[in-house]
Amino acid sequence: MPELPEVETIRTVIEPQIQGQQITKLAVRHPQVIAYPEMELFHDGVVGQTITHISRRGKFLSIHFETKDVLTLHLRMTGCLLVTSLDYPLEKHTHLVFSLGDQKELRYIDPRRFGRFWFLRRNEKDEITGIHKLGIEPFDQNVTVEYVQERFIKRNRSIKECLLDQTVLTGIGNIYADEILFSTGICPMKKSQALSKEEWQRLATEIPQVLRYYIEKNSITPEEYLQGKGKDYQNTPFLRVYGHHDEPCVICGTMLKRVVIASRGTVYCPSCQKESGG
DNA sequence: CGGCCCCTGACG
DNA sequence: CGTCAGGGGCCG
Repeated sequence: MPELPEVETIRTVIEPQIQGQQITKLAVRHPQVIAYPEMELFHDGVVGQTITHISRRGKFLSIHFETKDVLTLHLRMTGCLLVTSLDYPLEKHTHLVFSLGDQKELRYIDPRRFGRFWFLRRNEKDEITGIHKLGIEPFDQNVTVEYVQERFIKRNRSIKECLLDQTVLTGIGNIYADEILFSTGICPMKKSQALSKEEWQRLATEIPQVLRYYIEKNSITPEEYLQGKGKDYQNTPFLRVYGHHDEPCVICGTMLKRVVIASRGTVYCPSCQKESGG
């Protein structure tokens, strides 16, 4: 489920709770979430490691160890991380349990089991997680009108599809693609080559701003996070189009419309986001 | 590119 | 019961 803002929240909440902790034990309850068949390599690689920090790249998280070895993960649709006490009831679909030195556990829960974990040694070149294929972060200084225009324009591709391309900008998923397009007043079906210079400029400006706004709206305490079992996102009430089809547009009151683009549900305002506009 | 796959749960 | 879901990889 999570896109960049939610993954950033998870990083912010989890990091201080596991920083400096040693992984004393690992229970693999469902090996499918480990991205390769050599279970022993994963298990033995992780156990005994001491955590220094967590970093985020797009929708990936990396748990770094003192040895400089790294545990990288992607939550995909339904993955979530929880730090719990030992006696906290085991959630259904808990696949990995990392025992930490301070009588706590880091748990990975994922009903659909689409999420994946990789363990990489410090000198191992990462060519397996997919991080090497990612484009730049939306907050990168290089997100300029020139960059987005040059890299996003693909013949016969709608701008909505372009925004979902992780090899150009990383971290935008279906929700925030719709929110960004609403903020810029661009119709999601509009072909990338038909966008005006002004529209590209609005995209370059709005992409980091919209994502930052939803990261802020998502701030949560560790207690609240655990209460929501890592699944409640505080920023959902602030979404303006996603999930609001057949409701009036907050700007103009026109009924928001739902269409399917590249087999992804897409919500937009037919009045604020006209295909002919620019 | 589209289409299919990986899965479970929520909802109509 | 069928359909859909905020993800991405792979295959032809």
